[in-house]
Amino acid sequence: MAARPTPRRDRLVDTALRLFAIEGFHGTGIDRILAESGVSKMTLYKHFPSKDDLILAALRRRDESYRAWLETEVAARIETGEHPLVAYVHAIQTWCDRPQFNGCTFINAAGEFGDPKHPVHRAAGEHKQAMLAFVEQLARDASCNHPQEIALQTRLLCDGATVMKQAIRSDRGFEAAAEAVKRLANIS
Amino acid sequence: MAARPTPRRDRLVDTALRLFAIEGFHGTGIDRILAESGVSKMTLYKHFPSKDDLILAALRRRDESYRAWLETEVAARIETGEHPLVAYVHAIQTWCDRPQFNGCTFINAAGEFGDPKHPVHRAAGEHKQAMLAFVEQLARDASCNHPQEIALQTRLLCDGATVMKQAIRSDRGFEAAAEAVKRLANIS
DNA sequence: TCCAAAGCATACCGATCTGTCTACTTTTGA
DNA sequence: TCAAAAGTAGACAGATCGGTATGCTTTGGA
Repeated sequence: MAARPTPRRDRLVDTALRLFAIEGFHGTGIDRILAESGVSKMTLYKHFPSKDDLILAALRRRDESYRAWLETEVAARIETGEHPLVAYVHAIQTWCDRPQFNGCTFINAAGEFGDPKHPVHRAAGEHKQAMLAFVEQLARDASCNHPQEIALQTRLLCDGATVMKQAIRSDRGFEAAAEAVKRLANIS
Repeated sequence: MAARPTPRRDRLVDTALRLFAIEGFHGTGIDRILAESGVSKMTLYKHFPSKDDLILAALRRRDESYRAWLETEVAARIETGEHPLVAYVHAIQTWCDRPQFNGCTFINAAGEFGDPKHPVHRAAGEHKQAMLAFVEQLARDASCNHPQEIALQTRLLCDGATVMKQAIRSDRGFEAAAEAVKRLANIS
């Protein structure tokens, strides 16, 4: 019945992800997703038992594709001589320059699903944990002095800059974040 | 008709604010707000032309009460000898320790109302701007070297720590943020 | 070739959504 | 005292919500 790989399933998830960013999770109706993806309602419910499952699938997809993109982007920047942590900040900044950008999908998800036990809220938390682990590895690779603390601070600065970009559409946050990371990690 | 000051109006706004934090703005129905505040529907619509207006009023109230609380809290901490910027970080941390806390109301609002021209999104942006101005003044009062940049970095760290507290319920973010601020501003 | 899986349209369900209307009651201040 | 202001309950409207049921068409692989 509900096959795992698929063609239309992808369209559903992609469309949902796009609409969720603009209108929010609760603000986006199933019918809207169906209309814009050109998929029938029965097909949706053949792949996902409920809307919440579609949301979870969308978050999972976002997590995977984002992480894949990020690793490539950061690696490419390190290749050109950028310090790994600075490369990370610049990569996030690049990500946030997408036209449809409206903040971090996971922060938005945690905001709409406030109950810490709700699967969507947990998914957001797990993503943030994974991001922190990723940056910690970067800090260790770069032989930073206190990799765990500098990684955490880098993460805070990036989430803050992402929020600033979302709220007032300014890149000043990322510029200040990059400078802060350089000072905190004794770079250049 | 729609008087400005009021008794029941306050209950409506307070209840809405509490529910919005848990269920989100779109996820919270008018009827739920009415039931929990014990106010009739007609009274609501006598005070607010629409739900969006109630949301805007709630954000306005949050902005005002939060700012009043913050100024008092920061002043009290400065009184005890804390550096103004560190006092700010600790004040935010205290704010985020409220049991009903679910992230920054304005970040959540911007997430649900993605259109930058939407009044709710704008209100979120204006709040963030005002917060930045507040911290810039603190930095100037403390005779920091580059008050504008250090203020911005402090703001990024605090928003990042707020997000971390929301997503994984950890205070580690605030501790790391306070340390970062001390280093960036050459404190102690 | 042919069958099963996948996808389709469409109507429908009950619940809930924001918002309106009418008509009655309480409060309050000049 | 008495009239205006504020509040009440409750029915109602039309739209939309998430989700289900039925029955038809397309498609792909053995």
